[in-house]
Parts: sequence; C-alpha cells; structure tokens
Amino acid sequence: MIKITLPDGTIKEFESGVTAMDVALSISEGLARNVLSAKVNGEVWDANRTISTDSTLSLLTWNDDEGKATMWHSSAHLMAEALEFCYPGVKLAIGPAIENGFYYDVDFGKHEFSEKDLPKVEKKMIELARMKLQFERKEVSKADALAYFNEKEDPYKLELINELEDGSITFYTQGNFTDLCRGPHIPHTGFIKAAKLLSVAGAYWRGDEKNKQLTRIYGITFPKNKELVEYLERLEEAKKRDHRKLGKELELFTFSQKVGAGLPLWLPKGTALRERLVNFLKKAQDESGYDQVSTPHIGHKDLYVTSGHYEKYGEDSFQSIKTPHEGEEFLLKPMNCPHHCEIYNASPKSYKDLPVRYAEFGTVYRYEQSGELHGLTRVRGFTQDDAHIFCTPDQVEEEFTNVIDLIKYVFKALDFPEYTAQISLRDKEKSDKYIGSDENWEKAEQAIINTTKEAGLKTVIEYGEAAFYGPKLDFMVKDAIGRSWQLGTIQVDYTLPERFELEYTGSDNEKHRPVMIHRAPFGSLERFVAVLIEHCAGKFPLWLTPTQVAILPLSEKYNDYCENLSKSLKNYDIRALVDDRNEKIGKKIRDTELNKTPYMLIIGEQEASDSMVSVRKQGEGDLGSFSLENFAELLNKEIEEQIKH
RNA sequence: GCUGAUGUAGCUCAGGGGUAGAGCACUUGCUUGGUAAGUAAGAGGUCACGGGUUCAAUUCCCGUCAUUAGCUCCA
Repeated sequence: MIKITLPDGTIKEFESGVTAMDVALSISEGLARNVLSAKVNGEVWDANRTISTDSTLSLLTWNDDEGKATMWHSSAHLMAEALEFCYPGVKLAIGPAIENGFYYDVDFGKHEFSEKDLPKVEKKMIELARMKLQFERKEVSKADALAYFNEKEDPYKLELINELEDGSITFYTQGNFTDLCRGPHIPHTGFIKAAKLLSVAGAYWRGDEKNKQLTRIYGITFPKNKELVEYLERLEEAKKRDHRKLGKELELFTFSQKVGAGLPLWLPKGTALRERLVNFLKKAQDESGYDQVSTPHIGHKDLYVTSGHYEKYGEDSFQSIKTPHEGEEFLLKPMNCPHHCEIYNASPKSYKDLPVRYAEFGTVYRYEQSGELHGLTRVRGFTQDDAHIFCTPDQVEEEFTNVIDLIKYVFKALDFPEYTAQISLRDKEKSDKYIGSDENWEKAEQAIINTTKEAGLKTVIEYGEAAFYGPKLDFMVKDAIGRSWQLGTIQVDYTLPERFELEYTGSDNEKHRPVMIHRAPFGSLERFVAVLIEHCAGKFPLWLTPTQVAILPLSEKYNDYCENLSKSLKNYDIRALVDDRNEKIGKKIRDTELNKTPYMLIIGEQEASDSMVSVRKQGEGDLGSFSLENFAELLNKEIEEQIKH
C-alpha cells in the first residue's frame, strides 16, 4: 500500500500502481470525468500513469492552467494525426501548448498549405476526437526511437532525438499516430469537444532564420462547445477594440508612407487627448516634487558612448547625423537619461539638494525592424513620460515607494483596476549581458524587492529580464477583456551615475555617488494611448475624451441658442460641440452614439423656452431634463471622482 | 530583417487584358424635425510606386514601398 497526500492535506491509502484517475474515481465520478492530468510530487503526469511510491497528488482539470496545457498539448497531437491523415508524408517538427491553445510546426514538403485548408483538418480532428482514442505512453530506447523516425523520414524528430539521452525518451500514441513526446497527455481524445484552427504562419525550425521555414498552424480546443463560442466572441471583441481601427474612426492619429513607417501623426483630437494625459501627469508630478526639464532631440555621439548605449545598440540604431564641415557625429536621442545626467552635472550638488527629480515628456527615436512595427504599440518615434530621480542610497527605498504610489494613482484615474508588478532581475549566468558591479546589482535588486513587498503589490519575479544597466519593476495591467499589457516601469540604476561621474557632497564633506531611478508611469504616450483605446473600446473616461458633450439642435432654428450653450459649458470647463448639420434628430443621435461622445443635449422648442437641457447619455439613453448648471455640475462631479487621489 | 497575404474614392470593400463600381462620408436642393439612418441630385480615382510582357496593363510577371499575420529583436 502507498500513501497519497491530497491538496487539502488528507492522506489516503491505495495499492501500489494506482493511477490519478483511480484516485479521482474514489472521490467522485463527476470529478473523474473532468480530470485531464495530475500533478504527482510536483510533476505533471498522465492521469492514467501508475504511481508506485508515497506521493502528493493534485488532480488537474480545465480550471488549472496546467490542466489546460495538457489538453492543448494533446490537441496538438490530435491535429498532427489529422494532418497525417489529410496530407500523408508531412514531416512534423514541434507542437507545444501555448498561452491560448497550441501550434504545430509542420513541413508540408511541396504542398502549399493555406488557411483555406484549415476547416478540413478541423473536421478530421473532431472526427478523431469523437473516437475517444487513448493516449498511450511508452518508454523507448534511443535506437528504437531513431529507427522509428528514420522509417518516417522525419529529419526534425531525428534531430530532437539525437539530443536526448537514452533512457529518457518516451513516445505517445493515440489511434494511428505516434509522436516523440515527454507528455503528459489527457486520458483520451474524447475530452476535446470543440476545436478551431485559427491561423497559419511561417516559423523557422528552431526559431533560426537560417533554417528551413516551416508552416506553423495555430489552434485551440475546448472541453465544451460553448467555451469555443465564447472564445471566438472574445476574439471578435478584441478586433472591434483594435486601436488602429478605433484611432482612425475617432480621428486620433494616422500614418503616412511619405513621413515614414512607424512615425505616428497625431490628429487634432488625438493631440488634445495626449495633452490632457500630459497635463494630468505633470500636475501629479508637480505635487510630488518633480522639476520639468527639456532637452533636444539629438545628442553628441560621445554622450551615448559614455552612457554605454552606443556600444550596446549603436549598430541597430538610426545612424549618426554629421555636421557638414567638422564631421562631428550626432545621434537621434534614443533615451532621455544621458541628457538628464548632464543636467545633474551642470551644478555641484549637496546631499541637501537630493533627491532631485527631472521629468520630461521626451520624444525618442529608436530603430525597430520593419516587421516589428505595429500601430501605436511599436513605433520608431515616441514620447516617454520620463523622469530621473537622483538620490542618496538611503533615499532609494522611499523614492521608489513614492513612484509606486504615483503609478497607482495614474492607473486608478485611467480605470485600470487590475495590475501586477513584475520584478525583472538579471540572469546571473549571463553576466556579459549587463554592465555594473555585482555589488551594485545586488543592492538595487534588494531595494526593488523590499519596496514592492511593502507596497503590497501582487508581484512576480522574472530572471533575465532586467535592463542592461539595472533591475526594473514593470507594471502589467489587465485590460477590460482580460489581456495583459506592460505599461509603467521603474528602474534602479547604479551604473549611469558612475559612467557620468555624478557626485554630491555628503554631510561628511566627502564626494559620494548618487543613485538614479528611471521611471515612466505610462511608458510611452503612444503605447499607453493604444492600450487605453483598447481597454475602454474608444469610450474614454469623461475627463479625457475629446468631445464631452454633443449639443444637438432639433432644427436650424435653435443653432444660435445651442452655440450659446456651448460657450456657457466652456465656462464650466466642459468641451462641447454643436451638431448643426441639416439632419433629423434621429440621425444626429445615431452618429453621436457611434462616435462615442459621452453626453448629448437635445435642444428644441421646449428646452429653449424653459431654459433647460434634455440630456442623453451615450449607451444608456434619455436622462431627462436638467438646468445647464445642474448638468455641468453632474459632469464635473463625475470628472472629479475619476481623477481624485 | 525573414516568410506569407494584402494595397482600387476620405472610410469599408466588390471587380477585372480594351469607357472604373457599391455603401457610408462629402457638396447642393427639397424637407424644419422630439431620442440610433428623411429625400433627390452632384462631385470625387495616375486602381501604392517603378520596370517588364502585350496592339492594349488597374488586371499578368519582376522589383520597391507600405500595411498585415507570424518568426527573430526590443535601451
């Protein structure tokens, strides 16, 4: 008999050779129907693999990420089986589960596989799934494994097997399909009730463009058809919210081939929105003791040689601009920090001056590969809401804490209630990727870990994700449809102060080196606006939206009256527009609803004679009659609520 | 940067070796209205750009640029 410890701490005794599925059955049949795999002593196993020693066991279902991964990995095998059936002779490379579904990289040889072929494969998958084919695990010797795939003439699997150690190789078989696989898998294909193949893309074998390009097929499966339908609806929703589409519709920004790829052009409405974001943050920063500074768009090459950026990124940057006669080299500014270091250096500093906080909405230019450009989220010229705090080592934690508070405030005002903090530390194995002393790295990493803990943030630690000059804390926000975006960032830096020989005089009358904190709550205005558009589906918070109120006269007779209303609203700091087109009221309302203006005032004979306004709220409908004063108060209250600390 | 797809009116898209098409938007006329599309007429295009094939190219071929889905990258 062996002892099985369940997650709730209960210990049950079973005969040696019991499976997780048996354990599930002993609890309830309903549970057993949902078990996809199981975690045995911390390792994910097949639910029907035998257990022969005392073990801890937790059963994994669709509700567990690992359960989902098992299901999707098995789905990749199912797709592979379907592909072999539809396209005999295809060569399979790798087929893992990913965050949302799975893919398989396939070599179709001469056949051109396109999206049009997906439904056929999908159909076959469902057909195979219904057969409830068992996944069978088998340990094979390296020689047998090689022989099997030699027979199949699959160079990819052979390459993989050659790198494996004899004795650690397993095959999984379901139906007529056998694959090299570590596992685990779901008990049988019948757990897969719904499948959708989503897209086809090129991918290089082992991600190396020198290798052969394979066809990657992405798909997703679910244990219930309803969940597939919901998933597809979510995809639709994401499409509807795409900031590139909404940005065009709402006239926020555009791009021009003539201006250049990845260089956004902000239209008047978008610019106004940007300005409001900038002013909002400036005000908050002003209250937190920041000083605004302003620096040029180019800087001498030596500046970036000093900072280390040139060495790191020189070749993959826009190339230098030269003066016509002297041949002096300048670079487009890729970062604001070196400039700010020189501002610090402009005058001697005492410990009494610290911390100094230089803030700048600084536009920077970075070369991004053409294939990386994407709407406003990945561009070649963008404006950071940058600031650099220079402080004594003792002040780091407090300053860090203050920055966290500022970022929390920003997220609140922009209605991002859900976010986590990702602590990015260096990968100690790869010290050549980083500059600066071990000791400083250690100090900086500790400071970040301590303050985040104290701030009570939900955190994850990622090794190897640090910037080359220091560790960082990134804020990952969840948007309204559950997607994660990296926005704000705080980075501790002991390196640049050294490179720029920054100093302050301490109370001991000795020279000391300050610590630098880089931080940007939005990250970049471009990216932030993109995320915000997708988060709120173009319905911006009232304080931010381009037009807050649309005034809709019932006929031309009331145009003048409406113009006066608009002016009065301006006195209440409310942005209003009059729709004086020669259209019926129904049309004006429809158009205003569609362009997402939050409030409408409908003005006709009745309103003009009673000096009232008839209010309609976007997406909600008629709110009834208000005096203009009360209406303005209603709006200003809503705004105040949104941006209060 | 690499691979595939795409590029036609301001927008969304149809078309196709020989006068270029729709809906919306726009302009004008009629209509002066009560909470999601009133009506008629009109204007609008070097069919991304450059080469080639052809009697003839917006259509077929090649290249460039851009967009896009991925891959690789990201201070």
